[in-house]
Amino acid sequence: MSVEHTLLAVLSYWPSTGYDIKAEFEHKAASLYWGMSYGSIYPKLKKLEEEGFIYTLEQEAEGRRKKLYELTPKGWEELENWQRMSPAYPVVKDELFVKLSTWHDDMDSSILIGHLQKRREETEDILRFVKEWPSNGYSFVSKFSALAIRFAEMRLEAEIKWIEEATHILKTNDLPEGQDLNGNADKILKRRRMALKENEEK
Amino acid sequence: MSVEHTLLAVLSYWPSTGYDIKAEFEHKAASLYWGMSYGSIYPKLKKLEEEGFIYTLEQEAEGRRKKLYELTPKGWEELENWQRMSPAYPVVKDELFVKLSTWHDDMDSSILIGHLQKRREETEDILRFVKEWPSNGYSFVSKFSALAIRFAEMRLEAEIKWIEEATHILKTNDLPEGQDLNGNADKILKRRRMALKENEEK
DNA sequence: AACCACATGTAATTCGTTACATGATTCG
DNA sequence: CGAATCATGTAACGAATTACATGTGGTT
Repeated sequence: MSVEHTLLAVLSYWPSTGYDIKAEFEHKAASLYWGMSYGSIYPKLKKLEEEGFIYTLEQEAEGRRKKLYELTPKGWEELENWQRMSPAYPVVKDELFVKLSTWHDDMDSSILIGHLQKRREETEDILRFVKEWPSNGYSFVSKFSALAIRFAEMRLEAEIKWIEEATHILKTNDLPEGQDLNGNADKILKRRRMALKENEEK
Repeated sequence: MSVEHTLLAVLSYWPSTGYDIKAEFEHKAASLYWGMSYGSIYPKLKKLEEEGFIYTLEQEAEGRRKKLYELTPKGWEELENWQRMSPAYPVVKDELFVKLSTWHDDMDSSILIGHLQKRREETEDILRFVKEWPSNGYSFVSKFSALAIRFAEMRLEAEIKWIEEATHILKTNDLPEGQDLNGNADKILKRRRMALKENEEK
């Protein structure tokens, strides 16, 4: 029920519309939270309202039609029970590491270096944003959020540092040894060359 | 088509069965790769075979019935084309940060400290494994994988360092300022107290 | 008048997991 | 000989995205 709880968490800051929530996830999202589509948000808000965790704030028909959702007592309690529960260990899905782990000597390492450069730029963008965030003059950053932001900063800095190291290692072709007790690296190259040669002969 | 490519990537190490692949994801998984269930793996392998990316290695009916899959020339090419494509920026979904970001002064911070302690232990377990990995005497670790592992190490170490800092800050109640231009922290506490009081009165 | 940002919603589809069903082989 | 492990597979279900459908209000 984690997506629902995340919605309750966002609403705990202040009453919001589905549209607001989507926007909220749009920019901060990049490094700490995760995205959500309208097709998820609206049905879930409806469901949460039906179950009594949130309700629609009545407003005196000013301007555009919109539904501001606010937490009910039951909603506040549900959020806090969830917060007290031990969080699951996060799963990181990073294509870069799958690509890197299965790279081999018959591939052009400059492409890999390109991937690293791009990742570095993206990471630097986010880092810049994260660094300014707690003093940008408009965002609300609670004491606790500030701790979370500090973590994001450290993680992003570690990533950039690694990218620099890794890039240098690849450029100077000074790769570490690894552990290859069965000559697997060679076997892989042979299997691959064999397969591709076969193919060419046809 | 990222799951399919990950299967091709695993098969590029050596021919494997669906069962092997699942096992492969089971332990290393924790920090660099991601898990996959049989309900995903078998149908995808079947599909990849039908599409000509992999084929079943014939074996002389020794022992147990099993299907060893190997890459076809088309499979090798597809894997490498995918590797050359720029990887998407990873999405991190971490409940801990949602819980932390919406923590507030009316909640017992010792519970939060408990969450951090648990995360620390889990992270240390993985770090221990990751550190031993490239010299554990049995795993195959290519030169490139060794780079990826080095990254995992740095990230995990950064995480542990942050947990230590954050725990200390919470214990000494020495939290940072944050940024609260509209008195939102107070507003949140008021909204919540109001809601919960109402509830009690009923 | 046209366009963009605000705003809500649903239907079809994709994607993946869980749970179940089945059976062989090895080890104590 | 019973349990654990190896091994493959499917059906039902659940979760989330994409694409579509609709409309208002402010700005140029």
